[in-house]
Amino acid sequence: MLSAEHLAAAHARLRRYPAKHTIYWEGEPGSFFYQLQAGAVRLYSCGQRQDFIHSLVFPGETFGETVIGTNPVALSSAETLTDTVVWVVQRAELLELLRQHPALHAKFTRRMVDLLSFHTHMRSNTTLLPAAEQILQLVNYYAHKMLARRNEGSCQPDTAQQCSFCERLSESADGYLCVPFTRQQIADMLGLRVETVMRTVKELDAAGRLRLHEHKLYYRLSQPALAGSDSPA
Amino acid sequence: MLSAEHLAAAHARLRRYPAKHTIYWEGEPGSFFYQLQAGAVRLYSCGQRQDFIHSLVFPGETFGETVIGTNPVALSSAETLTDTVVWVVQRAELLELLRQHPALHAKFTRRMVDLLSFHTHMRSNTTLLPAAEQILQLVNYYAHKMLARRNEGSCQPDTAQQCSFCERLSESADGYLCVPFTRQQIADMLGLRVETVMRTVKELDAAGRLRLHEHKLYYRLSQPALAGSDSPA
DNA sequence: CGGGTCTTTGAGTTAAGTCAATTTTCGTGG
DNA sequence: CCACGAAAATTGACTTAACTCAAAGACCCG
Repeated sequence: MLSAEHLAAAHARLRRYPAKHTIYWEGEPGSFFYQLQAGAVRLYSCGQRQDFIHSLVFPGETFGETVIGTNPVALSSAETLTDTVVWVVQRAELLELLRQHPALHAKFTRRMVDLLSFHTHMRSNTTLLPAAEQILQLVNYYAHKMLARRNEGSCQPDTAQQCSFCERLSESADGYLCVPFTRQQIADMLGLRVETVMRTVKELDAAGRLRLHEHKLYYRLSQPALAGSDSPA
Repeated sequence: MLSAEHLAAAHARLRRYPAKHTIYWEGEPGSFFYQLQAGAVRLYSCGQRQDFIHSLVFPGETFGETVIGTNPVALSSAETLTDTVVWVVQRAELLELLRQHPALHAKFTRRMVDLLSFHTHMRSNTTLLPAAEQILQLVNYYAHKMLARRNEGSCQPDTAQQCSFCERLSESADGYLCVPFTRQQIADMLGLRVETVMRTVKELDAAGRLRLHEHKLYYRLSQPALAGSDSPA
């Protein structure tokens, strides 16, 4: 995450997009690096029959970091879920910024490690685990992430960095978190179908591994989070 | 990839391992960074019923780059496929090396971008494409990679950097490459079953999308390679 | 030549997908 | 506060790509 000074030094421009607006398409030549200020974005690929969500981006997180590669191409499409405010940095400016600030470059590299860890985990989960375990892992990962965000105050309603997900992440007295994703989003993040998620979630509820109440999904933190201090985008 | 000077500066040690030797296990605290000198390594995760191969590592490539994260944990197990020679670098030494050599750090970052690109592509492929297309994409990716290696001379038999895969990558006159993977390896890289790969490959042969001859798989380059100048490990 | 590794095939099973229809939730304007 | 339409959640019946299991062949190395 870039500080205000870094953003200024890189001549970052603040952009506002309405909900459901596509910021860029998969396959386009990548020219920009992004840092989400407020709102929410999904990074996804389109298939014939369904979309695949690579990850959801929260305020304060960056996306499009692969621009720093040689001959960059967008690995996914980026679409706003809600009204969104985002900092946009030119590729060349980012490269220069990293060159001039070794500490920032190191931080950037750690971000890359976290992204890689996330995708690596998810990839082996998809292959090796049944739907139920995949759902738990996903929910667990995002629950940890959102809690961490709340604790560090990144998502306070009084700051600019509002996050539609964290707003919905209410915590009930018994330590259960309300999972702020729709069944469809969960399905798209795991490459499953809504109906499969539905049925599996009901089984998980019956098995006491999570809780369903008034159509909402509640999860109690237990397992350790995926590796990585930061989070994917 | 680290030069001889870099390796020396980082006090890298050269290690030899026999075939089928496990260099490290998934989940272990990560303490080292590796650069393959000769041989071949697979990075994989174990499941109840099958393994999942994250990627195959070729001579000249690095693996274990996630050690540079804070609190590093191995994302996969690493096992030699053949007799293998590998440079081993201490985490702290690597960090220091990157700190002192911005150009190397930049190169390292590009390697991370390539890894991320690879896993991102494969992840959406798994979700969105049928088995046949997945196999083609995989074969195409590695074919491009091995050809590039040959062209840049990384894999000459007279150098130290021998690669069991590239040795088997013979090219027939009509532009078809012999794919040097077993059906099982292909299956494990895609999260499919040997039998599925078998049957699908036969269909692909019938459809003229690749060729089967004396139990060997031949592929003709066509589609562009996945993004990334380097390759995954 | 013998054992171990790969490749193949066939038959039967299954988790997940597909399709279609219904109910609930929820934001918005009246 | 309520009606209305869009979005999300549910359910049931049916289909299917891929997995399982078992058993042969083929190939390669020492």
